[in-house]
Amino acid sequence: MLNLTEQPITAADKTFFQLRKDIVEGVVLAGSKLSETELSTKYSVSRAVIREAINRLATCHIVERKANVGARVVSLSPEGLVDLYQVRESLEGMAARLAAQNMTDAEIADLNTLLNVHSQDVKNHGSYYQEAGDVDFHYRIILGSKNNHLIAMLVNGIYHLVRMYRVQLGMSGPRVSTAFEEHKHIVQAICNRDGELAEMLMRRHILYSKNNIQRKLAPQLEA
Amino acid sequence: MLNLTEQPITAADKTFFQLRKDIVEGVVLAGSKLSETELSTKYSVSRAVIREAINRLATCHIVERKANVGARVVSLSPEGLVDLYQVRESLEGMAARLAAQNMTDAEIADLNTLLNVHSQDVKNHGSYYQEAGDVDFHYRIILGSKNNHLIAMLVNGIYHLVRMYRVQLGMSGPRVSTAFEEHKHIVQAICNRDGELAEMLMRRHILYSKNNIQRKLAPQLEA
DNA sequence: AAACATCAAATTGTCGACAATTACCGCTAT
DNA sequence: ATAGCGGTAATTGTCGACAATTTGATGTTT
Repeated sequence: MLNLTEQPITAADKTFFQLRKDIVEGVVLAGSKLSETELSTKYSVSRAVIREAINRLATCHIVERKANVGARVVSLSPEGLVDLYQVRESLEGMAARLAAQNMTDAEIADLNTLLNVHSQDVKNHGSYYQEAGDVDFHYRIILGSKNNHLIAMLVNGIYHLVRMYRVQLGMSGPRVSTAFEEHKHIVQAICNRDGELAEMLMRRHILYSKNNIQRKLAPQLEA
Repeated sequence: MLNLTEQPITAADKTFFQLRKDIVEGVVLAGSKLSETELSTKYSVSRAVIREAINRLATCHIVERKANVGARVVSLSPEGLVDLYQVRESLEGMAARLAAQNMTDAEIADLNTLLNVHSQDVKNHGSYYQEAGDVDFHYRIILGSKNNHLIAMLVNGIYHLVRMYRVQLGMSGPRVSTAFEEHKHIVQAICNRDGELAEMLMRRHILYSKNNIQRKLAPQLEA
């Protein structure tokens, strides 16, 4: 576990990655049932590897499994989003604090470089902040915490579910332009080795992000 | 998932619970290799259910699996303990805060009742605080948070690994007598619906607990 | 018409066998 | 003696078939 490069080794690995991708991107619909026989023909593997892939998806909280009944893709709800982002706020805030304490100077320099690249992207593409860039930013801070349990829980725990919410409920809009500025301030705090501030800024950043998605999830409440 | 009563349904359930118990209690040694064929004869089930049980143990961070190589029980180390308890402090602190906010009055009353029972136990058995009682206390607060992701991460995430550290590295000693007082103060804060204080007290409580275990884990550093 | 029992079809759970990969041991060469 | 190299034994990964359970429809009863 904790395969950061996500290099598939076995057939179960490949199927797991592919199925996860399909679910996160909405190719396999949220809330739909996952039939083992159906998937085994679709992905051309035996039911055993499908079962293993589904079990791994269950550990990511992306599918829910009931004994003798089967597995369903989770459905996205406002309550689920709140619960998820509460946990994320706590864990990633902690990651930022630990990162300020444990990242090497070289790693922090790399983080600054990444930020400069994004700055150019924002200028060139008109203040559009790439999803991949944002994920990369958060990944580095998570890894920078150097806490293996924390890393495992986030990277192969809840992070793909977070991505699922973001991909399927839109992360475009006016919000994305401000995210970059927030990232800058977080890195600044980490540079100063100010863990407390880094944690607070990260928590705010995630809170804003939650509010942004929440608006799209329940647009009827805006009126 | 999230079977709180832990009622085994399938053979894989039963094997998972049994194997987890054996590992947590040290019957299966920390750091040892888990041979699939060996376990399948030992527990009288096919390799398929053993594989599923091992996969579930991997999601609890109790075993680590490498492709084409096999699974090993994690080994207990001071670094692992620190990482684990950092995460636990953050998550259970959050649970206490949310519990103060979300538990019903009836649930809080039950929690007080539980505390009174423990108080009697302490008097009768000479200030010995039962492991089971402590676990029960923490369980109730975790469930009281009403955050399903948080509950899942703690209950079938890291909690059994926490128990493994505590069981195998001793939770007896002078520390246990003070734990009950700390529990009382946490419940008091929850009664007052003071989430901030409940979180802070819970974090302290877990920090003390970590220090206590850490002393036993590295006794050579005491001199 | 609604609720319940019964049975058939479909789905999940479990098993043993085979394939692929890794680990171990003895051998050779330097 | 040690490092590198087969080759064999053991272990994990994958598969298809069978058993157990659930689901849904059908028919019966109140």
